[in-house]
Amino acid sequence: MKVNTNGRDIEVTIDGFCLEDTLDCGQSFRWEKNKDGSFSGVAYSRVLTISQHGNKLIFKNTSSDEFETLWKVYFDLETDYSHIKSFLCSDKTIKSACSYAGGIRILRQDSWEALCCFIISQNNNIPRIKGIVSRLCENFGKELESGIFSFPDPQDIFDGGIEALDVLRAGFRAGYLYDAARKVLNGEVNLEEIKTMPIEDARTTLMKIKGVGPKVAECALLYGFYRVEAFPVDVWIKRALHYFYADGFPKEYESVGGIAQQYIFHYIRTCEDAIPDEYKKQVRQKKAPPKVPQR
DNA sequence: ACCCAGGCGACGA
DNA sequence: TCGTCGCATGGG
Repeated sequence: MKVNTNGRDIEVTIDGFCLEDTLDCGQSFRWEKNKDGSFSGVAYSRVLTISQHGNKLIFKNTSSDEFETLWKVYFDLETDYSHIKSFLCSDKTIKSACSYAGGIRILRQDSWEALCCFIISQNNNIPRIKGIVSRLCENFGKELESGIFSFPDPQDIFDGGIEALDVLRAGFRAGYLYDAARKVLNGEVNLEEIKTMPIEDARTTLMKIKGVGPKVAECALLYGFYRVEAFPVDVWIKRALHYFYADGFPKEYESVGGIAQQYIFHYIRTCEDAIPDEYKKQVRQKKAPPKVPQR
């Protein structure tokens, strides 16, 4: 990685990184693509516009200090992914996933934000998750720039009472979000302590929150606590496990299972011919309810 | 119109 | 402990 300062822009030369895949692979819901191909978003209450041209990233309107202390870390630029990938790619499925979109990195997102976003994600689709998260920020966050809002703290979400969350149109998830805010505020769930807990204890603690089950806990740990051994299993990963790993996911990869999971998830969800169409239907878990003729 | 979404809690067997 | 069902809302 090579870093150049150019006025208020920072130019970074880096290989094996894909901005679009990283921001659009279902790990973060706060980045929007602009007409010119750049992306704008907020992390840790800082606003950024960023674009990629070949192996150059351009961080707009930041400072070298902010780049060093925030964005370099957020985008995980100092981790050697080529090393991790050459290890993981001894598996042929992961190898296919990496040749399809191997430029993905795991973002080091804020713990509270990731927890909330993945509470909202349950039984929901990505465009709608983005909408709810966006309304959450607009209504409860602080305005950082005109029309751009921070992610609200637990207090901001708790203060108006649960009825105030109606504006989110989050359905049954509103109560879950409110319970998360309450338990973080009263110390029942201490996010700072979770950062240093053994992962089993971290899981158990997160699951004290109503609406946080195994899957949401794994997502929070992977994306909000950078626990790359966390392995979220949703319907897509279930399909992958059935189709590619009938004998189980290889133990040797467990220490970086979350990273492997991210490549596989993005691959089978967005690559047309990753797995057969019939197989997708076959594994869909919802079955037709027996139609009982009324009257 | 219809199916389903990066699931979970409640409930019954 | 395990399988099933309802849940709110709206994107495609």
